[in-house]
Amino acid sequence: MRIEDEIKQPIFRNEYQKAHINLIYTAGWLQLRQAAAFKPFGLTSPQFNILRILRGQHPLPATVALLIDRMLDKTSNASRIVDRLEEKKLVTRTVCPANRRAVDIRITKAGLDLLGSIEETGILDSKENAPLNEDEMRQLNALLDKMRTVE
Amino acid sequence: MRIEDEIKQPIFRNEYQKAHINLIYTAGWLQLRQAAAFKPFGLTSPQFNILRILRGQHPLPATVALLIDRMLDKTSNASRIVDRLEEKKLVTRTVCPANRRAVDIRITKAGLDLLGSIEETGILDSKENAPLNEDEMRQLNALLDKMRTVE
DNA sequence: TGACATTAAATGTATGTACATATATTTGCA
DNA sequence: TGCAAATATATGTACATACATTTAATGTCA
Repeated sequence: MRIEDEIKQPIFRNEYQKAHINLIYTAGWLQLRQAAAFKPFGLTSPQFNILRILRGQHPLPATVALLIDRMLDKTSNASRIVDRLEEKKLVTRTVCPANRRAVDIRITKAGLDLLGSIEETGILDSKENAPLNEDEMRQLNALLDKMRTVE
Repeated sequence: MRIEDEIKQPIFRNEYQKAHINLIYTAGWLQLRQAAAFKPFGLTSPQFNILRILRGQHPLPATVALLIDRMLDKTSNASRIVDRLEEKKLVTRTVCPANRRAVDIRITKAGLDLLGSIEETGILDSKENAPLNEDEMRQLNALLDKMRTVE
């Protein structure tokens, strides 16, 4: 469905405004789908992302600073997302011995198992039912990258 | 900057995954820019959006249901955003006489003036400094619309 | 008419985001 | 050495989101 119909606004000031709204709308749509996919596993999207970063480091630990660096939204609050994962015993937090200001965060066996079972479901392999083909996806990536080249 | 470099992840599983992350990242980037633009006026993005919808209805009132229908994120909580606008005297809330379950929400003179002064600054006319030309924006809109045609 | 479903909005709770501030540790340098 | 600046994380507050539940008013139909 075209964005005009999705939000019931037949006229936009210009194509830029339309693209802007379309982008935010489509990202929200994607995030809702993603959140729904993780929900049966008791995870939110940010929690899933942090778990994935931690698995990438495994068996080495990550610090909060590393998580922030790797996260999509740099300014979000990694500390509190780690709180939730710790409560669920999916990660551990220990003071870093080399630098006692820092905290070593590690994914647990339970965390690794959870990631594994989420991926087994194939939820993340959306490639199959994606309506865009390889070339269109490349175009989209190029347009999005170019869009951010302001300032 | 390419998304690979923005989030320091050199390799993606496939173009679909890359487009997915690129979309959410770019939407977040846009939202940050937008939020920063509204901040000097004491508004958040959702508050601005609701004010704009109310101006579109003016001088007729809108109900909460109408706001939800027009908002980008259907599931967000319009009631509480209207609370904030009411505290700032930018809107009024009165029980709808024809249906006492519903609430008539109207933008005030102060609300209209605020929208006016925001638009005077030219903040919203990003067309000038947009790196995408008319045709590229049309391509982007088409790709985004097509992306959502799953299920 | 009167019980029950439906509708419209508000409220409760958990989570996340944005931004400012606090706390603890380490570093650098006078 | 000692003290200020820098660093790493945590905490506080306001706002928004996601989803379930509540409250009040209206519709429906036996």
